[in-house]
Amino acid sequence: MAAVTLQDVAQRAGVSQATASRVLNGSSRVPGEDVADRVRTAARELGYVPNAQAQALARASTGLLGLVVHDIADPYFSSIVRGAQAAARAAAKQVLLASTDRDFDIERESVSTFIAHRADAIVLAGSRQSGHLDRELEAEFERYRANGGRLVVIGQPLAYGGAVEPENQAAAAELAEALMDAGHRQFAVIGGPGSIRTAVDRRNGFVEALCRRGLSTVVEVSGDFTRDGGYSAARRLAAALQLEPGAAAAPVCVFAVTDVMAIGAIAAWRELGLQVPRDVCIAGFDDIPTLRDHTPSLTTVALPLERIGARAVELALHGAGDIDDLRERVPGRVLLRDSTRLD
Amino acid sequence: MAAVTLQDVAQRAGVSQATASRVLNGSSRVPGEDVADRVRTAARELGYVPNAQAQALARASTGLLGLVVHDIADPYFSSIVRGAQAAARAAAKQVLLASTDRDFDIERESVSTFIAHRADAIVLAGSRQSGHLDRELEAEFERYRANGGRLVVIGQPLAYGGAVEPENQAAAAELAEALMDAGHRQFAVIGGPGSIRTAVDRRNGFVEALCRRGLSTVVEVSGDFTRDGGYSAARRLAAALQLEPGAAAAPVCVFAVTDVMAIGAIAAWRELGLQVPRDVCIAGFDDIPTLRDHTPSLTTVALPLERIGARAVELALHGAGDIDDLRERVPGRVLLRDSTRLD
DNA sequence: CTGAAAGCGCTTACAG
DNA sequence: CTGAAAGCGCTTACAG
Repeated sequence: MAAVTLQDVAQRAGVSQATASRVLNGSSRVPGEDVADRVRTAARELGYVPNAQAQALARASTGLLGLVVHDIADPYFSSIVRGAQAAARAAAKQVLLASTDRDFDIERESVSTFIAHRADAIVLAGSRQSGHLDRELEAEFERYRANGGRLVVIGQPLAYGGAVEPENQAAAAELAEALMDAGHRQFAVIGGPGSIRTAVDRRNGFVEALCRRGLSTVVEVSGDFTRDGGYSAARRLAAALQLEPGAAAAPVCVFAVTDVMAIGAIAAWRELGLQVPRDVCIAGFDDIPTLRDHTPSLTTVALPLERIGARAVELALHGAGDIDDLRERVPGRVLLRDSTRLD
Repeated sequence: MAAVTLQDVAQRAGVSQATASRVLNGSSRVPGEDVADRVRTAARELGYVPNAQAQALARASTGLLGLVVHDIADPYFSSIVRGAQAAARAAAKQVLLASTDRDFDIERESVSTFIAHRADAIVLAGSRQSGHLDRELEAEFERYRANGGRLVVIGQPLAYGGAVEPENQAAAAELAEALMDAGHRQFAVIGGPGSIRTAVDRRNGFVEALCRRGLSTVVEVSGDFTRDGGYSAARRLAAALQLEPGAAAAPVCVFAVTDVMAIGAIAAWRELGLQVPRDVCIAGFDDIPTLRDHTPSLTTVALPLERIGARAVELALHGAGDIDDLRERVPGRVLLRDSTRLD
């Protein structure tokens, strides 16, 4: 990668390397217009491209932003990344992306690499067990932070670093309220893995809201945080409730903790001949764009995913201030639609 | 970012910097076990993390892979990125991601930055006008390549660089064949922007296959490469064909060049009271995961998106050989489903 | 096997 | 305003 160097440019322009550096980058010490012109011309003619690695080494900052997500192909995360990417561009930062497949080793490894690359900030999207990182990761972050690195989490806050928190619990509670207001009285839940905080929060918010009005769930099942997880959980649920086509007087209303799981559930029920919302109702969470045209339209909670991603990056980059104090809560918005319609 | 340095480690271990460097990285010159142990211990105790920037400067390579996509929130691209990410990890490379919103200036800017960061390779996903980059981009790539940078495009090949080509045209033709075999005789097309090669190829492949059997499209409309583009195009199509609920003896079969557009089209028709496949049939392209449970199930062409992303990275990283010769074609697979069912 | 030293390509006090 | 020089943190021939 033997490219044109600053030295080459300086030589051709007949100035020192220092001068060339000053005109080519926004230094406060501005050389005379004539000299500057010569340098710019030389740079253009030679096709000079500054070596960001060398700049990073000489300066304090790399202009890199590390972004860790569980699964980039999951629309939840890709929306977050889209927002993060836009905010990074606005701040002239480059995004280093890691998609971990929810593997903790890969996650740790990715973070290490980001630190090795001296990313100016790291954004961690996707919640983990009870807000705790494992020891090694924690130790790395400790040093990272000591060296001026900034950390922002999307989800529940860690012991240090900023956080953008979707109000999963509160929003799930609102959803429950809305459903009860709509006349529902029988509820069930399709939850996610107990190790995923987001899943737990949503489930808890929903169930507690029911409790407050003296109701409780008829049954709860859970599965992976995926379409297939929703599918298999829904089969178990159907068996547990002995759901049958056309049999229900008042359909049970099921809350699946993500839209993607809800879609899997509907698919499972369809195979059993069950219709939504006639035989069973369902609500999801996330308001995934590609699912907005689903039939029946899915009752869900909209989270401003792109804005969440963008805010996380802004907090991470917003130079001044103690980052540990940067906590932002983002509310969800309940969308009542056909999948929970009572005739 | 004043972190622990190699020098610190060397000092603590009582060896030279060179020795420390050799034990901490897989050098061929392996120091004695005792010395090595001392160094490793010192590194661990100090929490040493190598500075990738400095390493990149000293070595020839940065370990960075630049990946450019049109829109990371589009499931088409996020699937590609997932595959690319996995392949990059397998090769111990870090992914630098840019999502350009289909803006050519942003794209050019992103590529420049990747080059500035001395990415070892760049993968460009998402086709552009007639296989030509604009002059500036082209000139940059020229130099990039001259300096040992490797370029791989997903889509139609450029004048240089490797390419992974989804066989859009051939697959669209197969789709047309399959639909004709299924008994369809009346066809229409919802195309994409004329500037997007992928859209054009799919449209052409489909229409030419019809021609070969003496058929032609009743009407063609086009729109943006998005859900809304499909939606509005579908409204125009409905007007042009004077589609009415329950009126059609044999429904027209519409080919939308992407699944996402097809979904928008179905939504538009639904609002007009038109049912799929009773009043109008539709087929898409891409086999987007979140749409697999759509009702009615969508006839489409499956493209192994993750594999495409992974292969692009593999070609880009596969050190030896002239990269310009690396061309790989990836076939699609036709999936006939309910949305084109004839009763 | 180990070390002293040059070099990777920039930036930035420090002088002039 | 401009330049010589040190320094950012590593790697790697070149000697020993």
